[in-house]
Amino acid sequence: MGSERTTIRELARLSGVSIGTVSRALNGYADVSPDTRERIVRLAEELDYTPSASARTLVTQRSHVVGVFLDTGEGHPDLQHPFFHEVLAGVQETAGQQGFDLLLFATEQPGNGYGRHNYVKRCRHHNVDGVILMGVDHHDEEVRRLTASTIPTIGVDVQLHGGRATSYVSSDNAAGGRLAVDHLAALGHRRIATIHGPTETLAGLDRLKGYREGLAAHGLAYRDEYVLPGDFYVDSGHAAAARLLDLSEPPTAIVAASDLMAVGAIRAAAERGLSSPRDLSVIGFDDIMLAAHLQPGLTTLRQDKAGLGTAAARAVLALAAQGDGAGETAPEPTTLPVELVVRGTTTPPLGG
Amino acid sequence: MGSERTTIRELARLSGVSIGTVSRALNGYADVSPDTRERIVRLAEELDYTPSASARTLVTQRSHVVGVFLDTGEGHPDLQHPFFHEVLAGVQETAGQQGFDLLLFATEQPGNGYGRHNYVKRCRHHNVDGVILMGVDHHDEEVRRLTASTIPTIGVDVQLHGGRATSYVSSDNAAGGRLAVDHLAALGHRRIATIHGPTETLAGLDRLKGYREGLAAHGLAYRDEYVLPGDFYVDSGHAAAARLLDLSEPPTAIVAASDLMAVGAIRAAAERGLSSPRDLSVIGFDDIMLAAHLQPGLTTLRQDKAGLGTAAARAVLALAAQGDGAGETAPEPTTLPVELVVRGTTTPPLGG
DNA sequence: GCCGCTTCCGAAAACGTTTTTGGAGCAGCG
DNA sequence: CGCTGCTCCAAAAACGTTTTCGGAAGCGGC
Repeated sequence: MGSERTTIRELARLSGVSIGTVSRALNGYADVSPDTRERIVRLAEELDYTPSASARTLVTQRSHVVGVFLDTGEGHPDLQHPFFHEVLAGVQETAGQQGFDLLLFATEQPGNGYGRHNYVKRCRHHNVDGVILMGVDHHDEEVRRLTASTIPTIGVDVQLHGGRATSYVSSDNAAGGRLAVDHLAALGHRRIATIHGPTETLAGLDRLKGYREGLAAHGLAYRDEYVLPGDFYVDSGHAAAARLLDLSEPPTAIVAASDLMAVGAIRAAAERGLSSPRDLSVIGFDDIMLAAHLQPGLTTLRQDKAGLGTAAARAVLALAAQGDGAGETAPEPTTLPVELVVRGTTTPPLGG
Repeated sequence: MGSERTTIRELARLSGVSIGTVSRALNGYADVSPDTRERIVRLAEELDYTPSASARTLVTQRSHVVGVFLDTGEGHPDLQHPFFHEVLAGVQETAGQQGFDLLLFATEQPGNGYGRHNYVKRCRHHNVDGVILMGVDHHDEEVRRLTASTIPTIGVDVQLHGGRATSYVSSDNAAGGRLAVDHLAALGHRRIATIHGPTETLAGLDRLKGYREGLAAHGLAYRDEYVLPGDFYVDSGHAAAARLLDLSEPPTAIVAASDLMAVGAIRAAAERGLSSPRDLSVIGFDDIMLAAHLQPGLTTLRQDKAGLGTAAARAVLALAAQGDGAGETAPEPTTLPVELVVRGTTTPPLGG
């Protein structure tokens, strides 16, 4: 009781015009007289009229909502990684500025009735105008089906290929890898190891590639035992660094593919009585909020996380604006530069 | 072309029954014969039929979506604070298990046409079944209007009062404050300062209250100059600690109302040649992911962040389930226990 | 052979919009 | 005075569902 929604029909009745006229008046169409319009508009805000998104979406087929898939990996909901948060904040801001809200899709939930995350289905169900993918594996069959559809899709650090209405944004990960090695090599390091990310991810792959290129550029040999995988989270960095440090000829520097893994590496060193940067230089990737505040400050490759979010939002909205299928050809991927931020965890090697 | 949506009408045509029957078959109603049902169901998945959420919402008035407002304060989108992320992850998981998705509302955006974040309007517009509020000020007039409405509303660390369909979840913040002082006092500290959170927030207020109670319980005097405000973020902790440390009789221990501020405090100490815990014990609040991995590990009060998210989701869904207005009386708030996690930043005072 | 009860299904209304089509009224023009 | 062309609006279809209501079969019992 009392919560009867004010509908457009009500407005029409009260102002003595047809509902079509009310709609046109409220939506700023030309063919309605100034005073009729004003009367309607005033009445609308008097009654706190709120149009129903469902009804509108139903007829216009546009929802003003962009979907976001943040894959929840086994152990680690990516929703937990600071990187994604900051990207998400960027997405939300720019999408919001254009009047779009974000639908955060729950993934992998038993009860949701979609079966194993069926991206296309869930997008169609909610009629999202576009979708942003983060932290998902682009080899996934489901992802392929999504890109094959006409739904505008943008990956963040997910290399989406094929598909008229798909593209992706990412940092210049390879450059980051090279810069890391450059920096370390310039400091005099020769034994530079890396803890790279999962090679199914763009970030994992390209940063590793950059590392190799950096090594080559400085005439440093690529040593298999210096290249260990991680999953971007702290513990994996810790474990990998432990193995690295226990090598008969341990590295004097580690390039970690994420700040979190860098932190793990530093802790592994500390557990062995080694301190960073004195005994071990460590360089991270991301520049998460806390990186600057650690003791010592973490040297890292800064990604423009908000910028990635903004770029992703812009891209998906642009795609959505030009209408389904109208997209002649897939737009170019966006690559944002990374920046080396030298802080306290990198110095020349001890015997250097 | 080709992207013609398969509708229920199509299904009806192809299987030679009426659309009403298709609907009933798909939704598991009893009065449809087993073989008809099976035929329809098979056809549906053959054609990859996906019901339209808009159409369904329009008629049922339930959206299976819960809204989330994460207020973006001036400088700090709260979407950036790790605490909220982890809560959000919890919300998403439990909501997802019950088949609900999350609508992340953009706030304070010029272009969104809602005016200064009009919570009620935005909820009604999208017909969300309930809404979760995080990081907003419960004195806000808009918040009051929301709680006064029939929309199920749950605050996370936001003390929502009044309203049939509102409640809130939070950690036992006061207990946390007391525990912090207990721990420090037991270690022998007598000069215990605090950097508290904004007093408009539950977390800010109650942790401060706990601090005072703790002081009293140990016969320690409350000294105004030992009580400084912060905003939960690193820089404010840094600034406050700087002032504390420059006092003629500086504290030997600091209770920070967040891990981030604790980190800032430790850095401020370091800048003065003081190291934690030797010269200054620091205790945080939250137990963010990185707290365990700092050097030394941060002593802190652990909040069950995922638990808060789960509780919030459960509460809002329960409210939504019992239907608007049907709620006789506002449900009890949920309070989750906090746990003292002793790590490396707290030791007995130097001269102690 | 009628009655009543099931079981299954069709018809239709309803949800709240947008958008198209057409037409009424009026002014201006020749 | 008859046209043409505006300006403004009403009517109605459409979007894709759910749900209510009622009725057609079929069947057992008397």
